[in-house]
Amino acid sequence: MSGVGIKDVAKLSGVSTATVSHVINKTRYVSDETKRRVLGAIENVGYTPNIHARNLASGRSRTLGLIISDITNPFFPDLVKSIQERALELGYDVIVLNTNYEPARDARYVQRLLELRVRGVMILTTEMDLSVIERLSSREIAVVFLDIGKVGPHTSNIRVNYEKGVHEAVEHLLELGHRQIAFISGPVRFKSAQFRRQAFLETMTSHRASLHTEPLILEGNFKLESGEQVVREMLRLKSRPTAVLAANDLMAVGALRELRRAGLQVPKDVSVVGCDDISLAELTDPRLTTIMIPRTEIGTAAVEAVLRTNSAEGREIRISTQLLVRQSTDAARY
Amino acid sequence: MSGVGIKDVAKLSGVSTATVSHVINKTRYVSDETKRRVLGAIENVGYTPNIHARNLASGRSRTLGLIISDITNPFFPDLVKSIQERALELGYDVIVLNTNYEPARDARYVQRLLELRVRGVMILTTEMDLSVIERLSSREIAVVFLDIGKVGPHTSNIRVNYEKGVHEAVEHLLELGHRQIAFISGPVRFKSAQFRRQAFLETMTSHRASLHTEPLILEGNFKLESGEQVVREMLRLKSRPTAVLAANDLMAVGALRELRRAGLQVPKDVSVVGCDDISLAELTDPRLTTIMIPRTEIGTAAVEAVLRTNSAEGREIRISTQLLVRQSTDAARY
DNA sequence: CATTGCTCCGCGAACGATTTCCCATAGAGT
DNA sequence: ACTCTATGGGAAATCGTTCGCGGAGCAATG
Repeated sequence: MSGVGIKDVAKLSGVSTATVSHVINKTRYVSDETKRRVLGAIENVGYTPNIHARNLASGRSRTLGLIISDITNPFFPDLVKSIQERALELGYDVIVLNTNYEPARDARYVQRLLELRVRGVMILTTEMDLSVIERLSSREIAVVFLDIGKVGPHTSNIRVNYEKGVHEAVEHLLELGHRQIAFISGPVRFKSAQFRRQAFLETMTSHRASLHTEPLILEGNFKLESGEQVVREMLRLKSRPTAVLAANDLMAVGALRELRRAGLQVPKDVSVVGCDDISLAELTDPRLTTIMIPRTEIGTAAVEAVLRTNSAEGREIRISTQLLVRQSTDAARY
Repeated sequence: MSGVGIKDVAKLSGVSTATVSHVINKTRYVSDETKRRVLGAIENVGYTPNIHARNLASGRSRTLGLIISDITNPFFPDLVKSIQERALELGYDVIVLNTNYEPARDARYVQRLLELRVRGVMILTTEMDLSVIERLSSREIAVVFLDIGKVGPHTSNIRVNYEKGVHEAVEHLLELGHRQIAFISGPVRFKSAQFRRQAFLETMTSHRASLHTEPLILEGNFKLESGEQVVREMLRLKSRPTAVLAANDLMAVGALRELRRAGLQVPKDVSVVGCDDISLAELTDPRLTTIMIPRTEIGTAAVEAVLRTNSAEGREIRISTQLLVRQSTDAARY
């Protein structure tokens, strides 16, 4: 198609194709003089290496697969961005695939990635048919998960340490005098929802002494509306919590809205804490106090992990979280 | 690497590799019986075609390039999503590249896409060094732009028809009794900003009769803060506009906040209209009236255009916009 | 002078498909 | 009986690289 290949370069610079290849890839010593000539010829004929031929011949590829559930979910763009950034730095291309929360797509996508002979796959979605993974690791392709937990041959896992952030959040609320804290959980079928809920429960029990009651847990579905709905229920309770900790920012924003709608002021009457630190969290009024999940760091770690996970055993990478105090939390009011 | 190739399939099913290839690609008639055997064998040995070999041999590729400025910009995720969706339906993969507003990256990215022998490239960023495009079209690679306007051999353009939406917005405001409408423009160096501004000016002049004054145009930079800043200036004017039309939603949201901060109520005291219809526009209080740009449609159109733009001359595709009336506009108050 | 060790580079066989010819068989038309 | 056309399928060239082997030239060593 493009017509010009390594052969043309070789001919023009009076060397063999092998030498040209080696100059391009710096894969063995070539005298400066020759190198110059080759580089010149490349420039001259407007040569562009053919990646497909390269991959075919070398058996490797410099492409990574990235499977996420939905780029439209505000959690992902940052993640995708940092992943691409890091991958590009390391000379890799990334193919991004949205499952759109339809597990049925997994199989097709994986097949596709297999055909592309990707070097590794990052699976950053909460639900994934584990049998599909089989196909990858049986072909010795590195896999990195986020919060799924499975670690084994060719598969690593990034484990977000929610405990720290949640702990900080609860402490923060306790210091502000809150004694009744409600937790809005995500659907328990998600690992990440479980982790967050668990972290909350543990922190609460460790503070049992200073608390009035059993921890209150309400279940949402990670969407904004469910935050509203859950808060509506909560407000019907006889003894209302004075603080709400939501498992993600979207639900926290929903809580914010519903509280305002009910005539309550945040943070004067009720304090609200979110989780994720999506950009929306800074745009609310009041600005949302939230547990930040370092997405950029996760992205970088994911790329590095997938490239490091060769034939060896996978490993578990831990990423910490941190409370970001903004304006939606204040002293409890009695 | 993966070990099993077309040869194994051929052997197992007792036919030649040619036939296997033809079965897979449906590229010539094969008897049902043979087809069955081949398909069975493929299943049996767990064969996965090697895309690189395929591309090398056929000279084509089923990959598209997508260059955007920043996936983190709320305008893009929907676009990327619909592009990937459509591309996948048509059997293409997409490589997404963020320029991060650094034009310096363009050259590297284009080189990369060239090496990948992509079938076409969609450039959905506002700034792009046109010389870089040269390299693509000189290699006969289809290019599709968004709002850049250049159409030529191998390059098409998607032109968003801002006029319609802007027209509707202005009419809407006029009907509500507004006679002083301010426009918050984007930086004029962006084509898309120019188009929007132009559309505003034209609509306003066509209504000159019913208006008190010359149209007021303020310049922002498309970011939220600039919306706030510009409104702050605006409020110092002796004769304050009663309505604001912003060139994008982010600035409109900024306007919303600044107005509230100044003690003005939207829409009672001032009406605000945005442009884009990003998801944030539905989360504001009041929900933002805005000019919707059909991003999903643009994505689909982009993919189809880039695939249709072969050796022929490119074409211009027009996409319309539409006013979405929500809660941030109301009758003018005197 | 033979041997060894560098440095520098060419030859040609893969890599795993696609694709262009070409061949065989069978039924139909004359 | 003979040529034609359709139908079904094979052999081998080809795509543009990578890479293992091997080899030539030359200086240093013993």
